[in-house]
Amino acid sequence: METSLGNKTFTIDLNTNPSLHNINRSLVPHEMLDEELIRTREENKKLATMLKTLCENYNSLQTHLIELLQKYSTHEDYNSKLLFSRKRKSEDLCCVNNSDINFEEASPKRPREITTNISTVWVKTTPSDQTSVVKDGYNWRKYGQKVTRDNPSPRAYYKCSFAPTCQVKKKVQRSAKDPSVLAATYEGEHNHPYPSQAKLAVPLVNQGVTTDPRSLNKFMKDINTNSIQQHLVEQMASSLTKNPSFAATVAAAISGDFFCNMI
DNA sequence: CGCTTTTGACCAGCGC
DNA sequence: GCGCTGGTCAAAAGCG
Repeated sequence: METSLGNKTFTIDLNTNPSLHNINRSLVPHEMLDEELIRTREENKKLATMLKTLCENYNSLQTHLIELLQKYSTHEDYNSKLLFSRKRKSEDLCCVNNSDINFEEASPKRPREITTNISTVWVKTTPSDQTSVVKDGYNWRKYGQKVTRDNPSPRAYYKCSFAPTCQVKKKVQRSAKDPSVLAATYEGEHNHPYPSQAKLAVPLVNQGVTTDPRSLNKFMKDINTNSIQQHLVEQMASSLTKNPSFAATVAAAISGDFFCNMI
């Protein structure tokens, strides 16, 4: 299998050997079992190597996908209107620039807020999913909800609850254009380690997330068609189904305690 | 019982 | 100054 995205080429070798399944029927059952056990172990090793390669290539593709999505950001300007529509000019500016901002003046009645690292992610959800939850691995406590003027869907306000001193806030609202898309705006920087690293990497891409705040129009096209994701899935599926021994190999691997060998 | 969510009230910024 | 709007607070309700 060969997938080419831009100037990067990824190769996944799924060349399992069908002949491994041809059991020498002239042997007595005991020898047969020994021979098959050895074969199974060899296949397990092969599959482990294949899976490792697959994961590495997937990670490379994922990295490349994020790079592509970030490239869109230099040409698009969308979400500042959606999430910071008209009030608080200083915050609008903050969002448009998408960079570190320290407010020069604070409200006389409220403690001065230092808002840094504002970023927005867009999450494609299933039409049946009516919740406003963006699973990013952090723990959030909801402290408010508002219906905004330019969007019928309510905007939910969250604070990071993983660490008491963490001041990171998150706003989640469904897109007015496509209700199946959730927009999550993060303000601030977590001052604690990521609570569950394993939960983050794959789901973000699988859900169709861009870390870029100004790339909705182009990214929405990708979301709607799932073009990039679908391309990858189709390539992988095609590669797998073309290999006649794949199903048998997987079955043999599972029955041979494949996952124990992986660990 | 403690934590989270809900929701109405309050406050501040902005435009007119 | 007034009204509109977004953001936050805090008491009540819900939940495990």
